Amino acid sequence: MRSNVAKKQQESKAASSPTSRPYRIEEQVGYLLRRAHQRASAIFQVSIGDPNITPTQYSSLVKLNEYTELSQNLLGRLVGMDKATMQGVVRRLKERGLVDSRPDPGDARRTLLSLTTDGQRLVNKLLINGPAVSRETLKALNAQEQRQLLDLLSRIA
Amino acid sequence: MRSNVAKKQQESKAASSPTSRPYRIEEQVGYLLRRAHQRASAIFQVSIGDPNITPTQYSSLVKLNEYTELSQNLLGRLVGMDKATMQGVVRRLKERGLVDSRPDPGDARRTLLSLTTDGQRLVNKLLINGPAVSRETLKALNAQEQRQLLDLLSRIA
DNA sequence: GTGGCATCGTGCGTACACGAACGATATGGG
DNA sequence: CCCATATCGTTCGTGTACGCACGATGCCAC
Repeated sequence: MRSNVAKKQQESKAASSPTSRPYRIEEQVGYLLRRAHQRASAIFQVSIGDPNITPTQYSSLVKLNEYTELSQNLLGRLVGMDKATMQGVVRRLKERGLVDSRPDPGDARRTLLSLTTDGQRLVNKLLINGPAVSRETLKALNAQEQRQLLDLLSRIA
Repeated sequence: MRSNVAKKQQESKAASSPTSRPYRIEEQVGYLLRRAHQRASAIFQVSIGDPNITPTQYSSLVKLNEYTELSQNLLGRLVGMDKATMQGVVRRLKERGLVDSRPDPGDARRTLLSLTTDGQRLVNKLLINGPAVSRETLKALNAQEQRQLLDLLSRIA
């Protein structure tokens, strides 16, 4: 069976199909995305300026800062989080007094979320460091490569 | 302050300096990496051929298939997982009878891991679908863009 | 208007991810 | 030989991430 795989590779090589390399886990998109995401999260954690704020919490706060008031589900869609995941994120932000909520007067199913004064103050502080986080994460690439990476990522996301 | 930022863009556009845009969370690497990773994981889950195998479990199995026998820590380093994370992954794989372990005769601190027959059979089956997972994840890009993305990712990871 | 279907938020179960602390073992320098 | 230091695996706590099922509410077609 080992030799089976090897043979398959040989065949496609011989047929000069579009460079089908041997299958290496380190060269697969999913694997590379996981590693890159790990490193980006690590950089975020040490550079954003508050060790208790996670990347997902940060994007939620930033979105709430843009929109003033949002339902939990809509916020989840805007930042790309499942509603179950959103639930936990929002609960933690509320526990820390960064986010407030009230029932939507027009739709009893919804909860409207907004930043507290503390939340606003914190976002404004974190937003100062935001660009540095991205810069540090991308520092191995030149300007053109950085733009290209962002473009390619947004196209596969 | 809004106009401040806007002015800066104008300037950099005029001066053709590296285009400092307004700060949008959707344009930050970390955010895009999270979204892209989410989509890649979702594609993996439906395409790899066994809904009970996760991406990290898969890479662990593939590595064990390459090396025959590895300590838990070394496996973790090879697939980019924390030792605490590795612990859980290995435990689940052992519970399912895909991985076996024995104490390292030469170093009592280590546990040597290897695939069981079931594990080997499963990896060989999954490896058939591996390329399709990557292909599907990258399908929005042409061949050159795909290569470029892999290159850029491996350089920031 | 009411009944079927969608949406919203919640709760549960499972799985990564990692820091921190721990005990057992290994190793190198004195 | 022995002690300081490092490595290995485990455990605990916290935080994403998502599928699934649930109850409450909204909405639309009939």
